[in-house]
Amino acid sequence: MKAASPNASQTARQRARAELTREIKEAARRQLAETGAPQLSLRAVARELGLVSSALYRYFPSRDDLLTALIIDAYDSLGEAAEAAATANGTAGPRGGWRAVCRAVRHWARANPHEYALIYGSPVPGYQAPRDTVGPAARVPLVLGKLVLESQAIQAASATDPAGRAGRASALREQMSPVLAAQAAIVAGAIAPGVPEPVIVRVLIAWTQLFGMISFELFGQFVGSADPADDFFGYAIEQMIAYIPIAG
Amino acid sequence: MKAASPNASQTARQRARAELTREIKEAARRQLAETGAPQLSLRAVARELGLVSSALYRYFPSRDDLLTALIIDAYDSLGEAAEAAATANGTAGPRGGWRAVCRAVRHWARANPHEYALIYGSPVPGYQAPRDTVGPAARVPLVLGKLVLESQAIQAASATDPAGRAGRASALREQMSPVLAAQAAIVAGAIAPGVPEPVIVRVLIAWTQLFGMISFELFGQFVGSADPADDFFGYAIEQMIAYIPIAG
DNA sequence: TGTACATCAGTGAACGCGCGTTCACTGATGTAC
DNA sequence: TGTACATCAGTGAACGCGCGTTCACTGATGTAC
Repeated sequence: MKAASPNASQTARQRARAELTREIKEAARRQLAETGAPQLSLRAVARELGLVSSALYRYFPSRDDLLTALIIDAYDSLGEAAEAAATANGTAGPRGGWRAVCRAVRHWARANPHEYALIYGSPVPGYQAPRDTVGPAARVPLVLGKLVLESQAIQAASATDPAGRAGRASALREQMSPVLAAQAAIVAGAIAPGVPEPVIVRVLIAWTQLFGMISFELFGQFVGSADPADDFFGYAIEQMIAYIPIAG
Repeated sequence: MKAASPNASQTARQRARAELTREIKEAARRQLAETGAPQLSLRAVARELGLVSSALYRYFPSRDDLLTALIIDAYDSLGEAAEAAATANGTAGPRGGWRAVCRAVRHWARANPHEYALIYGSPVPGYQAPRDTVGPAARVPLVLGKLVLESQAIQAASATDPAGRAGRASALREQMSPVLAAQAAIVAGAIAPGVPEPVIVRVLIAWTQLFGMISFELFGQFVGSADPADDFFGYAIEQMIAYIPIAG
């Protein structure tokens, strides 16, 4: 069984490497929670793992690369949570899916406030995000787009007056500037092909609304008003669903 | 004229003090733009002013106090911009006022991105905001509340069916949980007394929407979708006005 | 299967830099008689 | 109006700490014959 699996043969060392890479990121995440991204310290991470600081350079070529890895992980973790929520509520229709996804995003953010701040808070000064973050960052929008597509399919099927609907849609489109319509078309192509631009813009609005609420909640802007935010959040989601609208 | 003005007599020194206090904050703001709040360094500020670092302690007892002053200044500066916009469009009615205020908030944020991040971005790790920030932070909500009050007055005057309106309002209120209704009542008391709770909640939603969009724009989430964001922003504001609604 | 060599993980010392805060001090500005 | 004293701004040295990154090294793990 020598060369049965080249992965397995390299593993003793490689597995240790993968393991330590994971532990470094975990320790870094714990640090995030204590000091925030801008103050994340390689030396402190190494200390926590009982390593000498220079050892980390075998795993990440620089502090920024470690940060990038954390950012990608955060987007992926949030994306997974959203996808899982959509899948779990798959049978309940897009409206239930939308609700579930919004709740899952909020739940993830509250459970991982520092990772949330890392990806949706102020940019880390002096840090430039590489292209690798784009894909993972798009996972939540993709989930929302899929639900809108499902919703549109339902509405099309049950429409009693397709011509009227189309007329209304084009009237709405006329209120949009060409620039906005073009941007919406690009977004549609990426997350929900075939969905009319006005609906796409409403989804963009809902998207900013969703993260706006979560940021306000986590960053303390609701103190003295919608705090605790559970009921406000729930209500706002229902309003969103009615506004876009997402079919049930 | 010896004791004509006690302020003037103390002034030589006091004016110098006020002046330097201002210069310190200005230099600190410049630093913010370069390195961000978490890395704001007293020593660098002192260096820029040609002072020795310990001299700053005559003006601010600690780094956190300087940060607090910057935060309060930022809220005040944004609040002033919003108030000025509302006043300038005072005659054009609440709808024009709402538009103007939203634009002014965005304009201020784009002109002062680091101060915006300071107050609406991730909290500075290890920094606890004192009570003094609450008042200045409430200025934008207060402006919005005033516009809603004006709008409600117009709607009440031109209502053809007050009973129907009241009925619809109470139907909406029934969809709200008691907790949310109570929160809305408190907010109403603070910014728009007498405005029905469902309308207040819509204003809260619009408020989170407004800052959600601005944060996404400044923090780079729109890259690849609504970037540049001018048209999207304008469209979203109109949707907001129609949704609340704000009378013209 | 056993040996010779290459790869790579982790060490420890060092470079060169930064920070917030304290403290005793000098000298100028203001105050009271 | 002039002098004696108190207030306060700014200095410079120091304390005790942190950081990212480089580099020559030891010793263990893996590879090829």
